[in-house]
Amino acid sequence: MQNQERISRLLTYKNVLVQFQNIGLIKVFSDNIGDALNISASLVRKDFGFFGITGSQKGGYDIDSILTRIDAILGKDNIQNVIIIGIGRLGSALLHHHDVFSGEGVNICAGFDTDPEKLNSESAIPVFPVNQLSDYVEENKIKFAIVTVPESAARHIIDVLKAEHIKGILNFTSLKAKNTETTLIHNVNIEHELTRLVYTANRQD
Amino acid sequence: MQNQERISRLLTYKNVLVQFQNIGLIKVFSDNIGDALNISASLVRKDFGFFGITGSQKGGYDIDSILTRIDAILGKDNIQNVIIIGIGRLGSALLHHHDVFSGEGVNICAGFDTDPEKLNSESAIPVFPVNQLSDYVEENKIKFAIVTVPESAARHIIDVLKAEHIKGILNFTSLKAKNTETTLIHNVNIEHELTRLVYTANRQD
DNA sequence: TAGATTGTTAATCGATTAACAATC
DNA sequence: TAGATTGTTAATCGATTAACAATC
Repeated sequence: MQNQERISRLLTYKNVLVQFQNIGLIKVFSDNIGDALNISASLVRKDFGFFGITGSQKGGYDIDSILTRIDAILGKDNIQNVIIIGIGRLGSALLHHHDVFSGEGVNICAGFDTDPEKLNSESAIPVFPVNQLSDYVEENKIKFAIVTVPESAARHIIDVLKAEHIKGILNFTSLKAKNTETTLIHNVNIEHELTRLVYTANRQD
Repeated sequence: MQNQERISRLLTYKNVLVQFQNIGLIKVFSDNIGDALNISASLVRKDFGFFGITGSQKGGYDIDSILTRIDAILGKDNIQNVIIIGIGRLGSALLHHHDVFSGEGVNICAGFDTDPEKLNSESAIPVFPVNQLSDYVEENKIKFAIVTVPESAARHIIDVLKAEHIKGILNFTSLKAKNTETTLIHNVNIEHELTRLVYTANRQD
């Protein structure tokens, strides 16, 4: 498995370079990027080397070229269909966030819930009953899912997705789920993020 | 600054130990915990040593004692007031999640927004206009904030919070914000998490 | 040319793992 | 006692930083 920090940084490089571009810059030095992101210029150059991004000893790096390269690395034009299971407040927020995702090559194509009130097969992003989840994944060859169900349903839903050999799950439940041979799971725990922030900040005395 | 991974693990230890407790276990070995979390038993013992959690060579660790110790480390009974700026879909989801947070010593005490429709100073968790933010933070000695405003407002809001020397910010905007001498910022970027998952899963060929 | 920056190699740092003595 | 597990030290691993030759 590859260094996840490095991939995170690739995404922050993209963000900051777009900002540079917006204020009219054409070229940047590794120093500029390092300063903007609070990391060392060495690390920027190491990362660029790793991802095959090259510059010149004279003018540094061409922002446009880096951005093109990053999009190619991320496979941005290879659109990925993603489903969301659990259309509560968080799931619903992510569902309505689809326009932001679509700019990154991710297409939120459907939601799933058990609550009949939430169902709507006619809307732009349809919401289907959870018992249709397996069939939908198979028929549409879905590779990625976001799980925002209550804790009590988490285990079952993740097992179903694993059984379908889905490629990746972004898991927002507090269940710490493990990868399988075929399914990669990233756990995002907002409660933990907040607790960790409070703990760390409070011991900076 | 202390190893953030170690603190994350402390929180997952808590989760998994509660699960163990729920199925009736009293004692665990470092091996059990390692297996449940896919980490080595060595690391579990190292972490426990670091946080001052001790066991015995005979019966391993007493679950109840560890949990008590973890809550003490996290300062769970020292309630922290937290505000949310930006009551859109995500902010609103977090606001309604307050019961889960309160179990962890975090009290969501107010929200802020610019949209008059969102304001409500009468509800259990009041929502005030953003121009009252500074005053509220000062009057109530608020130490922590969650920022869920649109990208365009992010810089301004974070600058205001920094000016108030707030201790910690959980930043959900795509602005990569930097710590100051007095303010610690943790950035959570859901879009990045999803992109990273897709990228990593797609190159596991 | 002199100066500055990249690309890359070597050095450092820190986290994780392995090993094992102590001990229940 | 024999066996098993903790607590801790030593070894390993990998990521970041420092340094610098190449070069524009």
